[in-house]
Amino acid sequence: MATPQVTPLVDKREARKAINRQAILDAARLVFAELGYGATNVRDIIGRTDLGSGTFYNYFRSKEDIYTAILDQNALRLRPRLRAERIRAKSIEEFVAGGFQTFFDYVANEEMMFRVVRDQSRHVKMRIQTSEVLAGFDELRLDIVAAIGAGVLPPVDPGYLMAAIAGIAFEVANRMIERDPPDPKGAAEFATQLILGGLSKMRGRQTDE
Amino acid sequence: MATPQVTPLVDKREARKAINRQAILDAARLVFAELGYGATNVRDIIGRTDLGSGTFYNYFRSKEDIYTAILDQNALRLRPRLRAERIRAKSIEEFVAGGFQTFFDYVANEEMMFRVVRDQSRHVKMRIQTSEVLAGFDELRLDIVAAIGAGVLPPVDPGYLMAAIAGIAFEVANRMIERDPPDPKGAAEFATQLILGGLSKMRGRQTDE
Amino acid sequence: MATPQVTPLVDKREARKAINRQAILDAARLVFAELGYGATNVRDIIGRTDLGSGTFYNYFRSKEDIYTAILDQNALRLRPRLRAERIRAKSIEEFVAGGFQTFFDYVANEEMMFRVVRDQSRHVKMRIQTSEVLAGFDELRLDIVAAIGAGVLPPVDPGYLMAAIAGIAFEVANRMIERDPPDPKGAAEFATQLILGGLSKMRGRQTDE
Amino acid sequence: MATPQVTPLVDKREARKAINRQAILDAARLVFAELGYGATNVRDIIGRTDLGSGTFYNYFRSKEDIYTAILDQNALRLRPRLRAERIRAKSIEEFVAGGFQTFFDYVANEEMMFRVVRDQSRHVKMRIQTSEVLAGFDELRLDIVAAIGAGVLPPVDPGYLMAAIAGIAFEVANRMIERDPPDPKGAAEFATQLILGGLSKMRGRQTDE
DNA sequence: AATGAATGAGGCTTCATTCAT
DNA sequence: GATGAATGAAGCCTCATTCAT
Repeated sequence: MATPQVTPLVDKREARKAINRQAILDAARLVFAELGYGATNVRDIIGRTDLGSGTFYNYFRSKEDIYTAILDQNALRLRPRLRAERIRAKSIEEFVAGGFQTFFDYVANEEMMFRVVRDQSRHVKMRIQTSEVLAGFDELRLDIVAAIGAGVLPPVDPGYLMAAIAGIAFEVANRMIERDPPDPKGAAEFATQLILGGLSKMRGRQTDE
Repeated sequence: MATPQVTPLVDKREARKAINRQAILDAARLVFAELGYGATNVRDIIGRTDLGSGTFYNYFRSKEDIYTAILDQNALRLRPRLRAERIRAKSIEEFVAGGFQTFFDYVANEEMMFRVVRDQSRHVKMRIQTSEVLAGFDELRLDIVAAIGAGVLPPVDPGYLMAAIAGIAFEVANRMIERDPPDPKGAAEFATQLILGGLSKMRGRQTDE
Repeated sequence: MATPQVTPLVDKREARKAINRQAILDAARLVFAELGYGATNVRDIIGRTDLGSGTFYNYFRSKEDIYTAILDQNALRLRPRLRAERIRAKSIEEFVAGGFQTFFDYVANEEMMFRVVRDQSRHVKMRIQTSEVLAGFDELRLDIVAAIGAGVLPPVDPGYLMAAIAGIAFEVANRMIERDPPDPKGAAEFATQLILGGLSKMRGRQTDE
Repeated sequence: MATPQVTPLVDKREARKAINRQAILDAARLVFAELGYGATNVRDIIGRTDLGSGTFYNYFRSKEDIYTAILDQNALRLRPRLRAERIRAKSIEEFVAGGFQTFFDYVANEEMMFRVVRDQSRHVKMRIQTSEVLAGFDELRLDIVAAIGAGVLPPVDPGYLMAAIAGIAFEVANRMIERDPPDPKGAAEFATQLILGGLSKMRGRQTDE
């Protein structure tokens, strides 16, 4: 009687809260992926849950709130992994290959979240970049700057290189998840060779001058 | 001199119609670029015009209609130019460089339309791809297939190469127009070298084996 | 030179006006019959004409104007005929039979205008009574009063008898035009017998007391 | 006493819902009766209520929805009563008299709903028949067919007889509620005698031949 | 904390009518 | 007189959010 309930009451509540929050998040993920932000309404979301509509606002401040929460979640999970990969890298090859491999693996596993989203118009597709995603972009740029400083990378334009890497990553990932089955290894190899080959040429040019 | 005003009445009306249509399109372009699709309402658009609200619907069937009309317009202008550039190309260098140059020039001139658009949430950015844009993507892919068949390009994965080119184009363009002044020539050179370098490596790999 | 154009110029215009007016009326008849007042818009009407939308207002003041014009037209055509029939009647049998026969014949010929009209809701049907129609009703009532005074009809409630006759007329007509082919003679016989039989009973009752 | 408030919470809510729904229905009844379908707008309805405009759509899907709901309600109330009356009838007199009496009583009590409705044009009146009403018509027709088969009614045209009865009912009811006070008994007697007399004549004719 | 009905601002769109040509 | 684009008032409805229970 005494020992068992040290925290259980609170725990139970906390557990329930966590479960509910996750249930809402999962439902929202699905609906946003299906309909896009504009066409999704919170009743769609809460409807895929066994919760009441009012409950939504116990967990999220607004529709927008949960939207960015979901998007950020990806960036927040990915960024540390990508970061770690780049820091671990001992050569330019590892720097590039490691990042792409991590990214494509993640996308292949969570492909639902990356499928290009259909807007309410049903004719328009879009790709979304939250501030977290953008922060991840800048993180990459800074690492590029550092790598250039360390001589690991040739002195290319860091902003453009970052953009190129990100563009390739997202766009090739898009193609990848449309294939059956998705082939993250193949995609990573392709992207890596492209970037490495490109950089080697640039290095050449630099050295020539 | 003699048979002057055969159709002036009609012409005047037609002219007025064309002017009004363009005025609405221009206004919409501005507002969509500022606010994004979700946050824009028809009154915002028509408000930047000296027309009445109902007039909007004499020219466009719906808010969505004008939206995709605007987006498609870019693709419809760009696609033929890119196509021509690629067809004219006599070497792999021209194939790649010509396309990028055309694209970055266009974006630099019409940068308003390419500025990443803030969604109604004001925190989320997105890039939109209408069916026209997607058709342009596929056109590129087919040209790549043809170029591979002709031996101009090494036997890489055409879908991935198309994706990589498109990804680089859009993402680097995004960086480019944030610079002051935008430097389409620099961006094109960067993108071209990257792709050409990458392809040369791949060709190497292919020939080696 | 002199004689030929006595009135032709004016006549031509007048003729054209009459033709246009009739064309609009005919188109409106069709559309109102198909869609009902609420769901019909003047572009639907003018669209079935080779005239421009603005021209509509050269002939009718408003949508409502043409609507009642059409409805009244029936009453205005029918009322004199019914009136004449009743005046000519030399017996109660002729009084009743003549009216019904005239009415059902008219409806059979102009059935389009009497088909019960579907409202915009597409689920609701309605029957319309303009002031002209209502005036026709009252005319009948007054004739009944007169007939009672003259001893041709038994002293029944004139308002109710009028209502009964009108109700039978419209409702049976409705059934009639749904049959293929419509049988105005049969309908008239049925209605006549019903009313005559009923009146004879009432006469009996009246005489008994 | 012991297990009192098992579901009070739910009950209270349900009660409130029922009250609100009825309030909206009542308001709508009034406004539709006054203005007709076309001229009525949802704000007119909700305005006669202490509810918010959006609340309307928690109870009815659309303006049309509530409209037919109201109309059907009459038919749904009346039809079983009329049906029962006819089934209970042991003679042709009861068959006819019972139905009319029930109908005119109902109309006298709910006269508001039967007042011929003024259309948005303010000059046009109409009478509405939803599918429920029409179903009631057909029910009557089938009972007539059965009664003919059982020899209770002479072999007249069932469709026309039904139409005649319905026409008389609605049209005489219309006159009735314009009188002060309405006299359902008198109206029922009039209609009954008319139909019975008419049928007796028809029976005669039929038997004669 | 959970519920779900209530809210009302605001959006998109229609359409009868006007008016310049 | 004919035209048809322009007009803008007004309608229906959606939906994120609040709140009483």
